This record gives sequence, C-alpha cells and structure tokens, in this order.
Amino acid sequence: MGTIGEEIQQKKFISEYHKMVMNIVYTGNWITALNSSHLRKHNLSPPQFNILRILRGQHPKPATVNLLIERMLDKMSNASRLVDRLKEKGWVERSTNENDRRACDVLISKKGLSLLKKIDEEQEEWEESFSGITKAEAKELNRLLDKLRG
Amino acid sequence: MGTIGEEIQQKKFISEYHKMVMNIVYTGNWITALNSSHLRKHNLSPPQFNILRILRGQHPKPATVNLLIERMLDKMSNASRLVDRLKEKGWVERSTNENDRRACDVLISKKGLSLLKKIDEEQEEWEESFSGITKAEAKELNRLLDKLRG
DNA sequence: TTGCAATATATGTACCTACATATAATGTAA
DNA sequence: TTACATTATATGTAGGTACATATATTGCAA
Repeated sequence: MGTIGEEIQQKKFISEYHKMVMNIVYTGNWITALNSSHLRKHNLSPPQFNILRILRGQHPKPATVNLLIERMLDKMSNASRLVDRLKEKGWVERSTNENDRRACDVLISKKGLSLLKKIDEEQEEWEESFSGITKAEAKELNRLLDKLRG
Repeated sequence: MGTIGEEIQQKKFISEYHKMVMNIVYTGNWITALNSSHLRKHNLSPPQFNILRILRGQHPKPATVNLLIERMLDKMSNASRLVDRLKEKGWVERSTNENDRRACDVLISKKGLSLLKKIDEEQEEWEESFSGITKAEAKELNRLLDKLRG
C-alpha cells in the first residue's frame, strides 16, 4: 500500500483533481471490498446488510420498499430483488400493506435482528481499525468530501 | 446535496471513523455514477474505459491480459471478458502471443485511439468541475486517503 | 362514475463484480 | 523424456448495478 500513484501504476496524473477523483473512487472500492469479505462470512452482501440496518431502525414498525429506496439514495433501486434474497434467508418478512395494496411492508425478523447484533461488534472493530489517521483528520476528510459533493 | 448525514438520513453515526468510511464509499459511488453516465454516451463502461487507457499507455506495443489485471489492481480479474466486449465493438484487437502461446496480445485499434481522444476533453472538463474545493484541499484529500490505506 | 395520471413494486436486459474452477501451454525436476 | 507444478486465460455461478418497461392500485378531475 502506498500513494494512489503507486497503486495504479500511473505516473502522470493530469491534475491534482484527477488524482483526487481516482483516489476517492479507488479508496471507496478498497473499503467496500474489505467490508464485503467480512460480511461474506455471514452470507450477507453489503447492500443486503444496509437494508437490514434500515429495517432495524424502523423496528418494530415495518418499512415499505419505497422507504428502502429513499434511504439507499443514489442506488437506482433493485430493493425489491434485495428483499427477495433476504426473505429467502429468513431475515425479513414481507406482506401487503393494509392501507395501500400497491405497497408492501417489510419487517426484519427475530433471526435478522440477532444476525445484526452479532455483526455489529465486528463492524465497529474494523471501522476503528482505520485509526491510522487521527479523529481530527477523519473530521477534515468528512468536511472535504461533503464540500466536494457541493 | 449536503453532509453525508443528510444524504443517507442517518442521524447518529457511531463514530467519526464510521462517518468517514460511509462518506468515502458514498462519494466514490457518487463519482462513479456521474462518470458512468458520461461514458454511456459513447457506449463505454468505466472499466472498459480504464482498459482502453491502459492499452493506450502501451501503444504501439500490445498488452497481455495479465498486464491489464495487474494495472486494474484490486479487481479480481474479469479482464478477459472486458476485452471480449471491447473487441466486439472494434476498439481492440486480440491475438495469440508468439513467444508464449498461453498468453494473448491485446492492442488498441485506430478506432479505439480516436474514441479515447474524443473522450479525453470531456473527462478533463468534468474533473475540473470539482473545483468547488481548492487545489490545496485536493492535495490534502489525497494525503489523507493515502494515509488511510496505510 | 369513469377515465387517466400518478404511484408502488416487479421484471427484463446488459453490464459489472468476486470467487471457484477448467483448459491449455510452459517450465522443471526426476 | 515424462510427470507435475505453475502460469495465462477462459468460463460458470451468484450476486450487484442502471435503465427501461410492465403491472396493479390509487387518487383525482371531468
């Protein structure tokens, strides 16, 4: 591991902005891959994990697929298919919404809740593992990224 | 657009590190989606674009699939299939390597080179569009991300 | 009330990924 | 030379994505 230039073996970045863009995308993918390999042990993908956390936030109320889509934000939604897979594994239940029969209620199951509880500790641990940079630096990173997105 | 907390409607991040991790992944995906929609006009995906740029770096020498894998780095390689698609569109040529008949030489075509030339200007333009943050800030971002990956 | 726009979800397609495994050519040790 | 490990690439599977489109229900205006 080293600078972004070494990583992708590109010596001449056109500009500091170009380098920054590559660096953010590269680091994001790097983090996602790490996280992904952690979650795989539980037979869970990152987006599936994300949905389970949203559902836990709603529990004991159900969430509609539409709410999941909103919270996942920039993802053009395939929430419907993700819920399918979570249901197959018994981590959520899905039923037609009583008041609006177009909608469906998605509820995290007891099994799903205990899965999340188990994963929580691991997640916290590996997030803390990024403490090679200080808390102040993390804060500065957050400020810059927020500013970048305008 | 706003802070990462607003974006994903999550009020309580466990820690500054957690927020940072989410922010990097989120921003990376945001950039990739933007870029992807630019490239789509040319019937090109981001990884395909990436490969074409690597091939241009080698031109007029060919690159083996193995070299492509190395340069793409953290991707577990499906370079083989990506080259397939680029070949179908006439942007690269593939032939068996003379010295090692397991390997194959991939060469960017004239058509591929002129495609890249056309895209170059657009790319530079949209990368400069991130100039809401200063060059010094971009540099600081790069430093922090490099440090993060250890 | 009836007809139509809007909404909630589902589905089809084409691309992407990781991981496991297959195939073919090469290098090498016995 | 022959058998076997290694290497370069290809392929199968299961998951992910964006975008377009289909279906069913609802809301609302004429």
